[in-house]
Amino acid sequence: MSSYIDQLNDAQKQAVLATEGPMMVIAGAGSGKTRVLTYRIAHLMEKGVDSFQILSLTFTNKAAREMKERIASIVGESEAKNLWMGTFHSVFARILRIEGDKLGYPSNFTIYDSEDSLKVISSLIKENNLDKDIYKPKSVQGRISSYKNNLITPKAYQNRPDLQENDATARMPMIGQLYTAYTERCFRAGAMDFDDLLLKTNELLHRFPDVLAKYQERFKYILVDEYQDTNHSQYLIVKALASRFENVCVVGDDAQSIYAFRGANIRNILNFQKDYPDAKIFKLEQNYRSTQNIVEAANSIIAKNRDQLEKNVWTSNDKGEQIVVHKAVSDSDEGNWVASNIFESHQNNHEPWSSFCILYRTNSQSRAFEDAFRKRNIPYRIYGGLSFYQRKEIKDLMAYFRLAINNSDEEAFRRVINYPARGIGQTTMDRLINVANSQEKSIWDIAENIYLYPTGINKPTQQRILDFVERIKSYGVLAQKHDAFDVAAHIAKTSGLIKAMSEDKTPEGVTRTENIQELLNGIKDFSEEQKQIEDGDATLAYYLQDIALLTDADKDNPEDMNKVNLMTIHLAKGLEFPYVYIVGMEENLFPSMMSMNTRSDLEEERRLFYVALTRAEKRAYLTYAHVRYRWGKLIDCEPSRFIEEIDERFLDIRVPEFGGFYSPPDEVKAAFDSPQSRTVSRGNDSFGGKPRFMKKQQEQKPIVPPKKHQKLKTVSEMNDSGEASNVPDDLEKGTRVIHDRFGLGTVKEITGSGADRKAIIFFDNAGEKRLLLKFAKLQKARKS
DNA sequence: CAACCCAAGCTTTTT
DNA sequence: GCTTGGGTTG
Repeated sequence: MSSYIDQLNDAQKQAVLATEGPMMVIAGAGSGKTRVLTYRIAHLMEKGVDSFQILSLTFTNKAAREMKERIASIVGESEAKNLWMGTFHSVFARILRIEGDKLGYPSNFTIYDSEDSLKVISSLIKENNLDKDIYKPKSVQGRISSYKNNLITPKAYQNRPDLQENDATARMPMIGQLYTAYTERCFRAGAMDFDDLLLKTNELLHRFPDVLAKYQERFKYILVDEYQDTNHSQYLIVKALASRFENVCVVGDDAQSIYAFRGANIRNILNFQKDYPDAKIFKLEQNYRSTQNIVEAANSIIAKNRDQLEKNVWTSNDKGEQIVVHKAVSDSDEGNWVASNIFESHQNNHEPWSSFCILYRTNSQSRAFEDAFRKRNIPYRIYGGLSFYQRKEIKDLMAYFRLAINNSDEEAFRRVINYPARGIGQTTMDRLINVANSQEKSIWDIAENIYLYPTGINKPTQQRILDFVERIKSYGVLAQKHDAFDVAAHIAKTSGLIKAMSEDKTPEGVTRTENIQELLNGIKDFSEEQKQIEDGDATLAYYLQDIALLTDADKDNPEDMNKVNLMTIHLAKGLEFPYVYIVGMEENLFPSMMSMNTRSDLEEERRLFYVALTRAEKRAYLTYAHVRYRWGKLIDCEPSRFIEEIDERFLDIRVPEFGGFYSPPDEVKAAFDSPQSRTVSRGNDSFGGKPRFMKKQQEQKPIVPPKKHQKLKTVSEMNDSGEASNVPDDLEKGTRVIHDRFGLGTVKEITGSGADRKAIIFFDNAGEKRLLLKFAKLQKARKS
């Protein structure tokens, strides 16, 4: 029965079997950490631990989902679905929705993203007549965030002369006031920022012992992945929850700590033994992922760091090829070299595109590679960057949704009060804000009762504000009764947003309209999906919750299967690829210019390089450019110090003798090139010599929202949603069926009749689901 | 109050 | 080089 145990090596086995008490697993790169976590949870459940009592905190929601699927395949879907699994932020957001009223928050509180919070801060700086060149909104935001992550509330700040002095030295003595005002403003708006999700959880557990007891009792077993990247706030949450039973298992690798910049505290790993003196410590040192060359090269890099736990990562894999180091002439030449190299590898070794990954330090570097891939028709996928949900038009429509669900949401209010234009301008807004501040009420409260307050706003404008309020209220009412898609489509139409947009006939405008339609398609999918799930929730409120904490790494699109992957190194954490290209290996880029001042910053960059290199299974390539465009200017570059730090015997250095121009092999040239394609210059060798705006149009094709894979529909088409799906009516136990999301499955049972007819289906890949046949678009599978 | 134009900042990484 | 926000003008 426990055959999975036999698939583990000794160290892994011990870590899985030691179920009770505190323990820490130090897991070297590629050492089967996820496997240990998965089996450990499965093992707990087989031993009889109730799945409701296991809390597993991961770094991305995708990691959680994948782990859940693997566990389901061992212990069964119905048990696995009770596990509490997700990121710190999503798990505790869920708890705060339940318990937040104790802290004065509504259960439909908004989650402000960084852009929202930055806007609040900017406007506070302005309202307080502070100089925005001294009080740079970004750095104020950074300071506030770091205070929150260290549990320093505005009140606590007042008792910290050291911090106050610090801020004063930075010529920002008003930080304390700004912090206080920011906190109040968010609270008034019924909003939490990312840091609040952790801070308020701490407050909740601290102030309400009964709540703490409840969740301690509930989460008898706690597992934390990527422990090296937790911050102080997260550390305290874990500590509080675990203090009752002390069944806490943390897994991490100090060598892969790369989030100190956002408050991650490597001491959490180093101090674990102090908190739990009898903690068991396990080390996973055998690497199953990479060749000897790669493992040893990576070891030689990380050895340069001073602060680290002792460990010896080794592998019994083949020696493998040396790491290729390539010097390119320019950034676009770098793109071309990598693209050609990948193309050859794909042709000659029949490697799928998805075996390749390009890793860079900054998102802005992706451009040269996109150009090169497009020129060769190589399919690629970019992770991160400006995500779909961060686009302006998407955020505008979403602001209407947010405001309908949570009227107090000030950022949403400000975003849409005059978009599309309805004659409510800056002056009016300033007056509203003034009154809101002096009355200590939300802008919404003022707007709703505009006649009661001496705002100085003229009558016609007051009426326009009231019209707006009524409109939003009617959306709110609608959202109570109808599913997310119906409400969303209604809002999109009646708010005038679509109309305003479709008047814009520029290519950008058309793209924006398409993006809006993509969003609506996504919401349609969400609604349908929720209706198919037995205890689903298809409301707009739930939709907003569902996507607020999605990250780019969480998105999974079936269309993206066979594509070359491009991402920042940070996003690559936890992933692996047969072929990895680490590009832009230049001083001031990697290591970043900002990180060369202190030893600890530089060591973090080095760990980042370690993470990048250890993503590679078979081969790794390092490239750098002689010159590169940055800020629109041509910059001379020097190779990164990290290249020198690798022992030379692991490297295959290929630097063209004259720093010459890269020339692709003849067959590659013959296959694609138009005569002029060897120019190094940027931009003007765009594909096919089409005019520039064409290129632009191409680049801005709508980004597809997560999980979705439908053709574009027009808004009107989407409205007749009631199409009856032609459900085959001869379904019976044993019938093989296809579902467009879950894939192939076998019918286990049919219940109910008419509109209530349901099927329990066991899907080969997705496990057991209960589906309402009315909605599930099932097809009978052909006999194979 | 809206439309247009220009300057500044951006490019370190993200929940 | 691109986007955003602020300022000026009509």
